[in-house]
Amino acid sequence: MAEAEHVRKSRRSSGALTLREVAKLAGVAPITASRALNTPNLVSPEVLKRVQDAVERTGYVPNRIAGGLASSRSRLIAAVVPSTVVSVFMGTIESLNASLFDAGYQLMLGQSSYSAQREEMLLEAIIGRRPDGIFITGLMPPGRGRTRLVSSGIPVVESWDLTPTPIDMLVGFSHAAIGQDAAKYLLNKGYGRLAIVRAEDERANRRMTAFREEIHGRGGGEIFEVNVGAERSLKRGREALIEILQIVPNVDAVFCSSDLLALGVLTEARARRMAIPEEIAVMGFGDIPFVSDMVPSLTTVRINGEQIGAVAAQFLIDRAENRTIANPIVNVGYSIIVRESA
Amino acid sequence: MAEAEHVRKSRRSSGALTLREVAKLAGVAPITASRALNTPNLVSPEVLKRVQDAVERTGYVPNRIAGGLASSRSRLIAAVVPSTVVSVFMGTIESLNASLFDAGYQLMLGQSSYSAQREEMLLEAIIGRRPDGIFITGLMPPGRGRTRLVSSGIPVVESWDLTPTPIDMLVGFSHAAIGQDAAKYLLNKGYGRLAIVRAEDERANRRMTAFREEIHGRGGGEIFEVNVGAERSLKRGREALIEILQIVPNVDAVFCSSDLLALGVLTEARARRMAIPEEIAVMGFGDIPFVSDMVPSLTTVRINGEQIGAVAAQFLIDRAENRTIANPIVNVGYSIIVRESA
DNA sequence: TTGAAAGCGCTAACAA
DNA sequence: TTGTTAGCGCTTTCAA
Repeated sequence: MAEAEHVRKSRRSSGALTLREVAKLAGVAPITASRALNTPNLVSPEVLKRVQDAVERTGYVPNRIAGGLASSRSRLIAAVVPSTVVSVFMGTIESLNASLFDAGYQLMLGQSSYSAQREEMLLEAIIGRRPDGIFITGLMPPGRGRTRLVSSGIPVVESWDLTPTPIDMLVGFSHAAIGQDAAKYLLNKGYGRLAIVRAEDERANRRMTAFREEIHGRGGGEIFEVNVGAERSLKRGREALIEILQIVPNVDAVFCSSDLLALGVLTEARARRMAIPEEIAVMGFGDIPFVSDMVPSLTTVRINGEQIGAVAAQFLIDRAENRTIANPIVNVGYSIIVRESA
Repeated sequence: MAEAEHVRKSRRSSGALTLREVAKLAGVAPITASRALNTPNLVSPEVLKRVQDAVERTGYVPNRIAGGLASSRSRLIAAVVPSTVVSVFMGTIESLNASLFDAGYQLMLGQSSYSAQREEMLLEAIIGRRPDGIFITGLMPPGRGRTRLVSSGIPVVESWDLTPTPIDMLVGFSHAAIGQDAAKYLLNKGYGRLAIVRAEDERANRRMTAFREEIHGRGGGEIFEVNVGAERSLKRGREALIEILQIVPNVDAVFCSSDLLALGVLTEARARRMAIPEEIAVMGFGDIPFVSDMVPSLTTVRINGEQIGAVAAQFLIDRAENRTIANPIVNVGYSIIVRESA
């Protein structure tokens, strides 16, 4: 007892107020103060009040790092997003973050990169924090990273895609179905001289392959394709249309792998005074917020990104709190939004 | 010794591999293994190799939560961003995150909200994690929150604005100067019947006030203003122009508080077949990536958001590592990007 | 260069 | 309902 008095403030202390001091002020043991803060219904009203008063007076904020270590629950969720500034994923991340925050979790952001070495470092950094869950935009490709993730035992939600063999949980939709439906839609509208403008991207790949197959299955003709690589910019969309018109001057519809590319095609078509959608129709993907109000408005495929974030958050929270999830694979679907451009 | 053997795996253990086990494999004490990982130059080459081999064989990933608690350095940086999906701040956050990651720090994302109560909770959540630094997009208004932040002693970078009295560090630019320069630019170009379209936002406020003052100081006429509230959408920009034309049919230039609003004005003007910039000029703010390639391209104000993120990261890292910062207030400036719309 | 001891601030487990 | 004890997995401190 006297010993404890002597130690007081060791040289190692961070200096911030601790639960121990708050408990002393309230005249209870540290664990009781802990209960008052975390499970108030396990504590008598008087004690609860004394602890709350002490917290109020001192401005004490519990150290969640220490709590996390003691309970082996960090209340941290990591999200891995591709590094692209104006991204279709932002809505998902915002909604994920909002849902997590409401449940007392914090979001850690990791940007996936194209270098395998940095990818490895990112995974190390994430696993090192012992998050209670990991959200991945996209699917985790087979390889070292995936193996590590699996063996870490951390709950994982993959997203924005579908596969019969996810690492763990999955919230997504079928890119092949989108490609098929887009093909059907354009054929039904009477378009026949088709072109594709796409970025180099695994998911865009699948949409476009399904698009082609559907067209060919229905006796459609050749489809000219421009691959813009990694740069999904409006500018590249404009350039792509120029390229298309050189090869297929009478093209009548263009299916694009992103709204920004579609906007580029649309911009170039307008600059050339082509009638839209009579002379040329354009279809995008993503339904970014403002394409509905442009002239002409863009026909596109809408994904409910907020829903993906919300469902993923619920999955991760349920798993963190040891609840079982009836069906850990959810298909949120998509919708073709018909507007003026096609 | 025998005792230690008996304990082995307590019921509390998280089950993951620990430094202790890796050290045992390498035949050294835990602290030596720790040194091999953190300060390899303080360890003999042979020992270093033995530890590295053990890590390699086992796939050990150090628990940074435990490390953070022991060293009172979390290597976590918190960023507070306003919750708006397509935001001009994304470039800043990406660059902040990239710089932090390269230096071994992780970014925690917090969305600021308009409810004071949630704002309070966000601050609790952040301080509870004991981050080594906090990045705030914007300035922290005076009040309880600001006081808590100051008394937490955590290094803070405010951003995207200027003030003589930041909490701590600051990386931003002058909104008043932008308003002034925009006014000068439009007057010099010969425009005289001006209108403003703006969101309800403290910083937009300052730009617009300075804009007005500059115009009036130079003998300019009345300026009609449409305040769109919180909704910075293209659609609201279109509606704003309709409103303006009803009151000021001969308006010849519109200064907007964001590119998306400007795009809306532009869209509506084109829909009405108004000549741009002869009949009506439009100026935005933000230079979001694709406005350079639209027809007409948008004249706007460009902020180097990536630079803000990079400088802020350096500030926070320097402070976390106890380096002094010569000048903790940086003005990154801005540039007026002249394009076709004005 | 290496190690033993003693925490960091909190909570699980058990006891009263 | 409250408290005691013993960690969580790491790093600081001090000694060898």
